[in-house]
Amino acid sequence: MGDVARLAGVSKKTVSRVINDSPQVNDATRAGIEELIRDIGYRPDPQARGFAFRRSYLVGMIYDNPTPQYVVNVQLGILDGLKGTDFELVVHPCNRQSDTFIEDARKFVEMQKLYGVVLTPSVSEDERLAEALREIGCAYIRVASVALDMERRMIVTNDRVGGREAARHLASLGHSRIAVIAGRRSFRSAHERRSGFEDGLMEFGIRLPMEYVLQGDYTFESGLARGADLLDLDPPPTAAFAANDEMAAGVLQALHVAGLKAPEDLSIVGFDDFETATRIWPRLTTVHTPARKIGRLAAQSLLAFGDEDVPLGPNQTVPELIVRESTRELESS
Amino acid sequence: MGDVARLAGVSKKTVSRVINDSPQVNDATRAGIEELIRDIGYRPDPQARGFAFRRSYLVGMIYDNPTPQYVVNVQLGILDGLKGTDFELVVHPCNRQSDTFIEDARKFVEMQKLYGVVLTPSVSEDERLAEALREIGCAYIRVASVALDMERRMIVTNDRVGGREAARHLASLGHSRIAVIAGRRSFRSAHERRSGFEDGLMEFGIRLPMEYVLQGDYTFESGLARGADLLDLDPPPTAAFAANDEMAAGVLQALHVAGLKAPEDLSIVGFDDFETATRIWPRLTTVHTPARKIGRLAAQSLLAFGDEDVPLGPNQTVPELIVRESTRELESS
DNA sequence: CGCAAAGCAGACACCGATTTCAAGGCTGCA
DNA sequence: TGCAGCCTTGAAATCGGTGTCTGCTTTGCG
Repeated sequence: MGDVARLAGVSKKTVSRVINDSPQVNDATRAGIEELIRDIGYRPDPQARGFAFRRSYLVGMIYDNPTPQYVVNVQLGILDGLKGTDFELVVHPCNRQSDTFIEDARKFVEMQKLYGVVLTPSVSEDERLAEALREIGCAYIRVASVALDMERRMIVTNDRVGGREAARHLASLGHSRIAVIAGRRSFRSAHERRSGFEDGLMEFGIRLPMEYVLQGDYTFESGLARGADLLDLDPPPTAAFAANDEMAAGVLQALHVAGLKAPEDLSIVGFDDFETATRIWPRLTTVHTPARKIGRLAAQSLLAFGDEDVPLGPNQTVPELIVRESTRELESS
Repeated sequence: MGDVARLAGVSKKTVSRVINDSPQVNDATRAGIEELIRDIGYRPDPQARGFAFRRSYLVGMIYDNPTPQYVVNVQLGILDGLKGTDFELVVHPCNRQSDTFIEDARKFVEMQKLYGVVLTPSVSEDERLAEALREIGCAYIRVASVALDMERRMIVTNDRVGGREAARHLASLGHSRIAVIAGRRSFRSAHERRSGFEDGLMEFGIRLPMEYVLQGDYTFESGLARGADLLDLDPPPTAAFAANDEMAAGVLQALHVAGLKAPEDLSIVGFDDFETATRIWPRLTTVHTPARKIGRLAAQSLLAFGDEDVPLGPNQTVPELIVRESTRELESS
């Protein structure tokens, strides 16, 4: 920077002002310096800059256990949103069950003086974490199925809507005996997806008996087990909704093991649209979660978080039903 | 740091020496300062430290297009290897086809003054990138199927061995008409996996006719297409080896579409053992690639790279065959 | 006992930016 | 013309550590 200042015949401070878009600079001076910077190819050192600002040019992503597919896509989305800025992404998987979870996250953020962090489910649902971040003054954006915080701090994914779409789809295909495999109780999304599904059924006047609701935990294994249970129900359901694709894949596998087939013997709808949904057979009808877009919006919100006057950008996403081959019209036998 | 120095009655420099394990410190002084540091809970600021050192406490991971599953696992592995140090991981997906690929990567490393980077296939195979990194003096570890660089800079995954194991498996099940769906030509791993497979067949005196080698590109879609092609071969193969699981899943789906079944109509072996391998039906017999371990070893090698005297740790991994339900003994009909 | 070498600790500059504070130039108004 | 006050700009201190160099002690050995 010294070089630039010397060549421009001004002080380092003035160059600094130009770089930081400080209004206190004469337009002519500014133009000259900007041109010089371009010619010389000068790039301010983010590390030194961060040092002086007492914060870094790093954005963190803190996440717990979601599927790799989701993690990678959100990462890509965040990087999309960061493109063209000097920010880089630091990833930080963690274990929410650990006693030192909050401690660790806090240390991570404080040590690296992160500019901000993106929280995805389920860590995004942790109030203690949000409070700790507020306490240390770190900007954060929470990605969750419903609004849990002030608007500027949220990306809301509206999982409830997705659940409703899934129900409408099955109901409109003529199904009425429909089982649900719910997600992990402690996850907000599990509740939203399920109750959205019930809303949708209600529209068609279908009620969901308690014995048709099986408790899963979002893992493939639980899908496999509950899928097997589901086959023993009497009368047997003609369709099933699994709260995520992992479990839906498990149900599908349970069918295979039992020598049955989807969608002939059972229509299945999943949730998430992870990559595997198109790899399995039949390909899964599912509710698409726009993970990459979510990441991008989160990053953009984070960058805008500093400026009070920047109008709040879009911070909602809506899941979308993708119909494939795992569901079909109920034969009126 | 000033506080610590004052309380200990020494200069900042001495505290700095203690922190950096400089030998020039009296044992008694050191012990006293260390205790004080612990009591006070002082943690040196990595940003300031990095600033003074003219490099950061950040490790980068540069990768191109591998599957999410692989990316996430390598990330986890790197973080395993970094645990307990002050280093954090910055991710940097990129597009190797882009004209500015080298430029971008270089800028990324230089701007952030990365301590080092881990390169996974296929960017690990790019000599221009390696050279650029050497030029700017950034430590790097390349993860690749064969040694492409000096030992300290490599994690070798020995894909050839995996290919051989796959061949041995199929051959020992009695198959001899075996098709191969090769990976993208420009990827070193594609060559290794295929030639390892041929080695294995050779051991059993089986030759691989050219028309049984189909050219894929590692994508699911190519697996689907080549899988369909494969069914038209005359005489039809009784088994197939796909150079990765994505393509193997594609072949499986091609079978489904054609109304055929694995392993009854065709035994299939994949490569990678990505998560989906156990989600599809039949579950895929495949060659497991220890992605997380690879990441850990890479991180450890990177940290050790600085010390010439640290003995070289393990830097090889060996793929392992996992037998599931997509292969079976050839019926001697 | 004396002197050279090694061991240990501190003062100070420095990394590359930013903030603080003050000063110079110009404008506007009396 | 004179003076307050805004716009612009710069010099110096600062962020939290590390490198260099110097100087005082201690140790080793003839």
